Amino acid sequence: MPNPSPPPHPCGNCSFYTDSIWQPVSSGAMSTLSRGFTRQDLSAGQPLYHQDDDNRGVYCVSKGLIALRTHHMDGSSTLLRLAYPGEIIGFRSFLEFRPHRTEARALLTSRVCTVAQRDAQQVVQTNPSVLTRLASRCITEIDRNHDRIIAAAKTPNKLRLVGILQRLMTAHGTQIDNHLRMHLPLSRTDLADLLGVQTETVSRLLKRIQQDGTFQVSGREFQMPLPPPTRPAATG
Amino acid sequence: MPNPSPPPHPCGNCSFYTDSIWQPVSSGAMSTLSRGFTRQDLSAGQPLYHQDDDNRGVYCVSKGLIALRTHHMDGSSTLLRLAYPGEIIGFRSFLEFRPHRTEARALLTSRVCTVAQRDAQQVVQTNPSVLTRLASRCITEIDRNHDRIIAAAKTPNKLRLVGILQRLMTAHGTQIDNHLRMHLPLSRTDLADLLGVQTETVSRLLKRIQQDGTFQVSGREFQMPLPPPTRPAATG
DNA sequence: TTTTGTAATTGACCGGCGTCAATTTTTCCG
DNA sequence: CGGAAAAATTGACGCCGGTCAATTACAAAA
Repeated sequence: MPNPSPPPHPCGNCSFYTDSIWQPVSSGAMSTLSRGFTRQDLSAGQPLYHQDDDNRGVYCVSKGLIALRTHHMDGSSTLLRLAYPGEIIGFRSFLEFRPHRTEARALLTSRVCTVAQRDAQQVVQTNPSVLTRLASRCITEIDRNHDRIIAAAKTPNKLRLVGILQRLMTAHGTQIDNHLRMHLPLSRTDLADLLGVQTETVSRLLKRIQQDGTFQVSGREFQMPLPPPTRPAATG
Repeated sequence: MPNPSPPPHPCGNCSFYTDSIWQPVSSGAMSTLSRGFTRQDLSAGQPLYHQDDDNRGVYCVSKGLIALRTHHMDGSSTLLRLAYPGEIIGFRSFLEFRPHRTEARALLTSRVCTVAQRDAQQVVQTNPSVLTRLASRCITEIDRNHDRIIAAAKTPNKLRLVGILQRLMTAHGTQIDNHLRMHLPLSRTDLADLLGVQTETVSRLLKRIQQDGTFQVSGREFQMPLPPPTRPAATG
């Protein structure tokens, strides 16, 4: 029989109900989820977990922006992923029963929903469809990494930077007149760790981008002309 | 009940029985697998499937070397993965019911084992442990891509090239005296598509690598000193 | 063998980026 | 406010790699 509207849930506006790996699920698993479910609010800069931490569950970004970063032995680091609202993080260590290979840290005031490891494992083992959807997220991640590898080989750094900024603007910018304005949540170092270049290069790239008229840049304040109302496509 | 030794199987020496995503599996699924199972031998240069082809199953590299490559609109291409014996390919399009995003082509005389799509789907849907192992392969792929992204950002091209060659030598080289010798199955263009550089750069990198004494290079014939089998007394 | 097309190498030139250093701007506390 | 620390920018310089062009090596076909 058709489902009535789902009951209210502590996750608030996260994708737990709408675009979730957990839904639909058996009623027994549903109660397990409700039991193991928590949510937390992070202020900008606050870590969700650290590199080499043991997995504690599966996380879903509900609001804000989470950066996944690996630290290298030489002290440098690489920003491997920006997780936007609706995205799942921590699934690698969850599925493999291994420590996190990255640290997760909020770049904006963020909300994260968690299903504790024990409960998540139970649900996954009793509801194969959840595993299917988790695998689907893995493949999305593979595709994104492939895109990034291709872009690193084929796309000039200036264009790659523009792409990153445009995505951030679209997700977290505020519309003013026919412009998008944003306080960039990433430092120049973050951008450098994302592009695989040095901070000085980021400065020069931003200068050139601004001279091209693509953006107005002032410190961490960014503004870009809003393209004519484009319909956001469902597929990424 | 303890398993007796597994029955013989057309896959020959591939990892179907030893390190396989399919094993262990219910006896009903076992017969499904045997039915949908095929193997094929590819000569160097022969394609296994093409970009945008519909998925026809899950493949396992049994012998040889398979290159996964995406072709770009400008006519260039990127070599996204080298699949060595024991590795699974085609799982992305299989799990997502989508066309292949890469072409798969043998670089050496190779043997590939296939489980046809319909049968593989049936087994996956009735044996969640298979899905778990497929997800594990996905995560391995994610980790490798992360390593590649990090290497592209942090490791000089010369060292990246050395790493690629060493892996190829170890897997497909033949030992002569205390050296490893190999006929490189990749063209300079292939190496360039793997590193994200131009063929001329590959030539210059190889020259420098040879001058360093790391390799002897002559056309596609490579030779490298075999690292001494870990022995405590090193210095004379 | 010779021919012919492809692959590979080499050289010249130049732009982009890493590096080091100096300066300016921003941030954060007192 | 003011002052220190951190972040960001700018300049100078050299190397690496892209690009174009020319040459050489190789491999398949006649």
